[in-house]
Amino acid sequence: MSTPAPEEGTRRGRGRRPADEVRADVLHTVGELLLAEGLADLTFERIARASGASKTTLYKWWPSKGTLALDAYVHAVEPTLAFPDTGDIRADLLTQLRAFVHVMTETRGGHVLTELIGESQADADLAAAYRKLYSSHRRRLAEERLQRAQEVGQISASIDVRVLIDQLWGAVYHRLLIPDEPVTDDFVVALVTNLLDGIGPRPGLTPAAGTER
Amino acid sequence: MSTPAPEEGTRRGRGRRPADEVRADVLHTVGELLLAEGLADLTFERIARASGASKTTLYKWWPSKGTLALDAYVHAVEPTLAFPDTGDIRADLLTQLRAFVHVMTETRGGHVLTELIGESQADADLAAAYRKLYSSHRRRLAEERLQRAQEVGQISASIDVRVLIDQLWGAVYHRLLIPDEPVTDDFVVALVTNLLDGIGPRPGLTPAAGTER
Amino acid sequence: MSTPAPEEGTRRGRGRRPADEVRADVLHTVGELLLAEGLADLTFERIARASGASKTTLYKWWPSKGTLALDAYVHAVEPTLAFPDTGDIRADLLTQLRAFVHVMTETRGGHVLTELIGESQADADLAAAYRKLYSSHRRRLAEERLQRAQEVGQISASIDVRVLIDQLWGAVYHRLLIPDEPVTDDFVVALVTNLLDGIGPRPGLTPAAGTER
Amino acid sequence: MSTPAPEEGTRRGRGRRPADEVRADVLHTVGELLLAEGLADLTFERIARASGASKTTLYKWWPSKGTLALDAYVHAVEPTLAFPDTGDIRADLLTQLRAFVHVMTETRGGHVLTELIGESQADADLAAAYRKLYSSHRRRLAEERLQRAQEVGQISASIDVRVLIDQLWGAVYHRLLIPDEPVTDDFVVALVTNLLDGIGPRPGLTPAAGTER
DNA sequence: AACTAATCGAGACGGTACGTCTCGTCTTGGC
DNA sequence: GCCAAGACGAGACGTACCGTCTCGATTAGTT
Repeated sequence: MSTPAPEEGTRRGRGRRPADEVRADVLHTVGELLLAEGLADLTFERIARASGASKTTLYKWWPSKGTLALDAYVHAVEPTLAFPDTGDIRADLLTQLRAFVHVMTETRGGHVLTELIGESQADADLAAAYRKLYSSHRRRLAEERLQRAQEVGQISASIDVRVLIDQLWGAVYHRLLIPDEPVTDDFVVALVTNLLDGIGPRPGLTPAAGTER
Repeated sequence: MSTPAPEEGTRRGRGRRPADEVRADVLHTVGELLLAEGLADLTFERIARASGASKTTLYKWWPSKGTLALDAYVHAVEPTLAFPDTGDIRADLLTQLRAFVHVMTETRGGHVLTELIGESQADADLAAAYRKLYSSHRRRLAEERLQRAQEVGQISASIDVRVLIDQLWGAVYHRLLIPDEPVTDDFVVALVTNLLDGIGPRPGLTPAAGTER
Repeated sequence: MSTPAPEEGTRRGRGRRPADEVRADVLHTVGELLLAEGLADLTFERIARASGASKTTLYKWWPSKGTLALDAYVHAVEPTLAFPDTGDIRADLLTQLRAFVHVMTETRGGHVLTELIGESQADADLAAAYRKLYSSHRRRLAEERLQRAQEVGQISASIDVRVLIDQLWGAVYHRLLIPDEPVTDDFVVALVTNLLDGIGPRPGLTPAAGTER
Repeated sequence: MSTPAPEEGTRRGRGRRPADEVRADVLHTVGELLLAEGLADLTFERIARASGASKTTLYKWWPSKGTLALDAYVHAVEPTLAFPDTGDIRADLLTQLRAFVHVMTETRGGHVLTELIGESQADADLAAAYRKLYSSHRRRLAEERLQRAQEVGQISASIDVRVLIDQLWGAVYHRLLIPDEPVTDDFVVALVTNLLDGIGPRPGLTPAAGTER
């Protein structure tokens, strides 16, 4: 009989619980709070109350509410956006950008993500974690796809493909974070067209002109 | 004889002061606090102590610390970036973007601005004020310059020039807000080149070769 | 109509309340908590919850829970023990000591007082307040009565009456604070008798002996 | 060789140690902490860190920090005050009281003792342990000496000598615990004189005079 | 000599209180 | 009337300690 007899009741007591169990509880709770109320109303105090974990434990693992929220977002909320490769870079960029825009504008996770970016402006820990856990990974996926397009000649060899990421996804983030203009499908199409074709007057279409350079 | 002599020091007492004087004191104080410590450590409480205004007065004029900070930023900090028009859109975009990047990366005001954008993700009042006082104005200036370029044929007529703003300045904001990659001069040059020339293989320049390499 | 219409409910809001009203609420609440549960279980947190005052307010006025408890004890609990003067110092001491012992052993205030003395061993603020608000006052009353007895020849002129206070009330406190022996009426009687008559062999009763000096 | 070489340092590891060794370490550590910082800043947490024992072990042997502190005080700090017997009770009381006062006012152990008495007002375990380990023992020593004085006629047979202990040592504790008045040598002398000789007018010495002055 | 059972250290856990800070509301008392 | 000064209720902050517990490592008694 290695099991100690639990004399009276199933009272859990205050002692230690397995760390993984606690972590899972916390991340699940924070995920729900984030989707329900956003990052602004999230506090360590409420997380502790709602998750059953103590503040001590929360502070032990996460340096700020932002890093905790990011952790919960990545583990519980984030839909992993696949990056297609059909061989046609124009079509694949459109597909991926449309999927990204859909998540950011039609799901509650989109607002959480912009709040995390906002919070990271004042929280260096969060900024570092965000880059490590999220953005650099996404950036690398895009970079790899663009490099393959470059290798097969769909993108000029002289181009630094990393800049394209800022001119495509970065442009979308710009309209999400500073919403002077809406994020429409026309906008997404224009992003890709402008870059692939250029915005100068069509060379060959106006043979006599040749304004540039 | 029981009245304490008020002659020592500039101790102001509690009576009413002209509204404009108070406003000016507050905005000046907040401007200094912003540059010295950023938006994160700014509070109504500290502003009241440092400026001599009472919290009552602050709440009467500004709904949140973000809107107050923005007000101070616009009135006291922001260097107004002129938008050049030499007739050459490529050169003018480079000039403007370089000036913008300089302010954002080399002055302390740059960090304040990204903090304001961050704060606005959780403060609807600030988001609205930011668009009204700052971004829509800047956007219109750029839009007008781009439209003039379009009218003289430097930009194809089929282009929605508002999208270009997101692909130029928006791309810079992207690297400022999510600093996976640095904001270099090469980056700025690439932004303009990519858009004006397009990133696809150069059509017509190498008729026999086809795709590069 | 100077009265603002209280639109919905009688919700008090969060604004300022008159200081005296708050103080009275707090002292009343602490008085009840003290008598019900003693000083050990008293915390600022519970006082704030029970009294409706905020912790900020409590810390503004009282440096520690001990000083607050003492304040409440003096204002709300302490029965002022009169000091009789019938002309007979032996009888008056007995009367006063018996009243004192009654309060300390038969009422709940007695335990509060010993807890306050205990707490004051580790709280210099409380120790100072205790002397200022309580013990030095009580001491002076006793001292005055004893001096009058000295002036009418009931106590020898060579005696420092302040020492007597320690040998009477101090002896009682000793049995209250370190309860090896009970505080009985016989004990009280013996305190007075021992001092007034001395404990040496009775001079005059054994004319031939004269052991001492 | 996966076993780490244990030769460097005296790093103990986590295995079981002899109980007596652990107890001695703990009591030694607590004794030092007590003298250095007093009882107020003593916690189980710090004792565990400083002594190398785990909290589990501490809680197994001592129910509260007070009882542990008392244990350490008695075993490590307390100078055993001898009780002299020269045959002259007046001289012996003075000797013992002076030695006692010296320890209480001139050594750091004095403050520890008053803190222990203070703590015992809110800790029944400590109060019981204090009586058992310390005060009742000291009381018995004094009682025995006083009884011998009574047997040889230096103290009247009708006196309950236990009361004298409260009127001598208790009076000193009173001034230590509630320091309205200082504990001077005059005070100590007066304690003994007042009791042995009484404080009333000297009977038989000035038969014609009556009351003084 | 190997095995078992106890007991140790280390320290995470759920709680609770600490003392401080800021929020947004409200009262008081000059001006 | 409007203002400063700042007290107020509310509640989050990050830390410390409480007393309970899990986990391995080590050792003392049994086999």
